[in-house]
Amino acid sequence: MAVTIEDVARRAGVSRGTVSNVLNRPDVVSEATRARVLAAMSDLDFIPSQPARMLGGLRNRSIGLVMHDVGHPFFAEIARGVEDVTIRENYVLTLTSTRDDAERERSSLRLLIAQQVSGILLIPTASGAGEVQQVRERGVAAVLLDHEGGAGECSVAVDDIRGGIAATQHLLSLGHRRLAFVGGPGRGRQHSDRLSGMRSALTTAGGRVRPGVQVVTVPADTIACGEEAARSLLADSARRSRPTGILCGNDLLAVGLMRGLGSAGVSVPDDVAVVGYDDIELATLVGTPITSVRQPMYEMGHTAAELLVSEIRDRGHTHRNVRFVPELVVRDSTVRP
Amino acid sequence: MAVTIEDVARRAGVSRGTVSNVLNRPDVVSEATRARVLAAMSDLDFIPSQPARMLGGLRNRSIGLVMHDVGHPFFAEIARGVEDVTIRENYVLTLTSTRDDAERERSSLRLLIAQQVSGILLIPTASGAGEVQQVRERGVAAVLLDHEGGAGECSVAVDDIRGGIAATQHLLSLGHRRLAFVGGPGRGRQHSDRLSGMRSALTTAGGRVRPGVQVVTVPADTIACGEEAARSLLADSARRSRPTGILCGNDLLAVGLMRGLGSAGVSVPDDVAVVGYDDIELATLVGTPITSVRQPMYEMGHTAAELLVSEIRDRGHTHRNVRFVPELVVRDSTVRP
DNA sequence: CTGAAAGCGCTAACAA
DNA sequence: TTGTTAGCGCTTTCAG
Repeated sequence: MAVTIEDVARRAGVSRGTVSNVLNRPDVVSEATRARVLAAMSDLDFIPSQPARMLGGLRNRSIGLVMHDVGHPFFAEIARGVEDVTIRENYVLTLTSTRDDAERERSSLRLLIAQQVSGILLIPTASGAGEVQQVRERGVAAVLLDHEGGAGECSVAVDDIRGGIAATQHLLSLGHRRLAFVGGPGRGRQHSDRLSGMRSALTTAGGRVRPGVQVVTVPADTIACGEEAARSLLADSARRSRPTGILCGNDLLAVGLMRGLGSAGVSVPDDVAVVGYDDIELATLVGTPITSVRQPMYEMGHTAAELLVSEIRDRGHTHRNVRFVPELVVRDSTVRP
Repeated sequence: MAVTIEDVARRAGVSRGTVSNVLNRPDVVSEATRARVLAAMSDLDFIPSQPARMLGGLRNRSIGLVMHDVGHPFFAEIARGVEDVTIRENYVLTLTSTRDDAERERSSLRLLIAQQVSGILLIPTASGAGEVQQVRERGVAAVLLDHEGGAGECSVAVDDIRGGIAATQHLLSLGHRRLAFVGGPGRGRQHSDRLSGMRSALTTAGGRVRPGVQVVTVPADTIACGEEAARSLLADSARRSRPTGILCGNDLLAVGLMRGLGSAGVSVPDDVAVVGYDDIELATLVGTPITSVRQPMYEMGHTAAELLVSEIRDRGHTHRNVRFVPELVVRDSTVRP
């Protein structure tokens, strides 16, 4: 069995209570005995059992992050932002990926609650988001990420409608009149907001703008799906009615789409202009750097984690709904350099 | 306070022990009472406290993964492989990044032990690797990842020397005689093994091969460092003695290096051939797709996690040291298409 | 300032 | 089959 507080107490010639005190209220113990106890601890290489401490009433210094997929650069970057805070604040980070499955989201949340984490950061699945309330009812702090929350909670989000508008205005300003949106259910609310933004930019644009947008639905936010989208786009529409300006729901789709277009002999940006979304590093590295709507991923994770820590720790915490404003970054996929 | 086993027992009109039984040995409880207890649980939305269960002797269904950086594609992909196993086996994954700091590695390990995880996957820092022993001494299962282990332990690694050899032979076969290695301390053992492989390929190559390799040391495995390396490489060597074949310690360095070379007007692969390492997806997506030494990252994570689960669970577990063989993937950065 | 003792929520004998 | 009870390792009163 592992070395317990009892062993330390015996070796230091004190009681369990005293050892516990040097751990939790060092100032209450005399200099001399504290030194003795500390020595005993390090001699025995004592690591106090976290579960036992928690049963004893202490809060767990651990928080959970529930997201779609660590492998996706967008989420990975958010995770980095979160992690830098948890490290600084000495929390343990438990990661769970939902793969955008509501069922998995539920079970992840239960798992984290069972572990008695003191807080949860949740990037809701397309269907989810109502789950947070249940978490809070159990006294576990929670902040929503990449999803706008209500007044009674903290959240960190980005204005996706605005992002959609910015991208669309850019395409319109370049003279494109036949537009398309490539997106999927993968990140439900986000994609539909971006599309809404696109439509709203079109209606307010006035002039002889062709109403409506061709929407290509993809099953996932991946490069492969982007390539697939290119194929269906090229197959569907006659050359004359083919869209010349395309907004993708995220950068991976844009990368795939551009590949697909390229191998079909369609030139970007000469024949078709493509705008991505997120502005992951990859967008700058591909052959034709991609114009994209930048989301401050690292900062989102960082901010959300700080809000969570504050909610966990600060008595007088007031909820905040942080909303970042996305920013269009123009590159070669829409404007020839 | 949260709802406890006591509450469930009262509501179902049974004792705590019975509730515990339906949780842990359902077959021992009668059909009728089990149904009643289950109903009570779901009415109350009971989530058993994991810490309490652990104190009560149960093993924690959680494992820890200690790696350098979630944000790095190489590690992210390993994490995905691990995660798919933990999900399937119903384990919780606690992630910690060391940022290649031995101190952080130590504290991460302590944290995980304190949490009483039942197993740990460790990708050791450059300096570390001796730490695993301490983990095992505390009865926590552990498998080494990306690092060859001894007989008394499980490990999953890739033969980096062989990878270095393969890359070098490729460069030699293309006629390159002035070679360089761009690498850093970031992934210590890995990079030095790759360099060793390079040297060994040179010595065994025979012929009028220029002995030795120019080594450019970089502080980290990043694109920025790769660009920096290009600058120093171009500044250092006179045009005539400049290397024409370069192996990079990883793909990000190669991406950066190629950028740096490109902006200095050096053509890849015409003037210089570049080989990367890892074969992350990005290697295929950049303007000039990169020849790289492929490591099966997802599979490494997957395999390691399965070994760990087996070590945790199977009584008759026998240790295995899995060594993957890397594979050279030739692309445009060494051979013009 | 230190020691003794009562739990925390649950599991696992052991009885009934 | 079910109930009873003794811990698990620690924190936290409360006396001394």
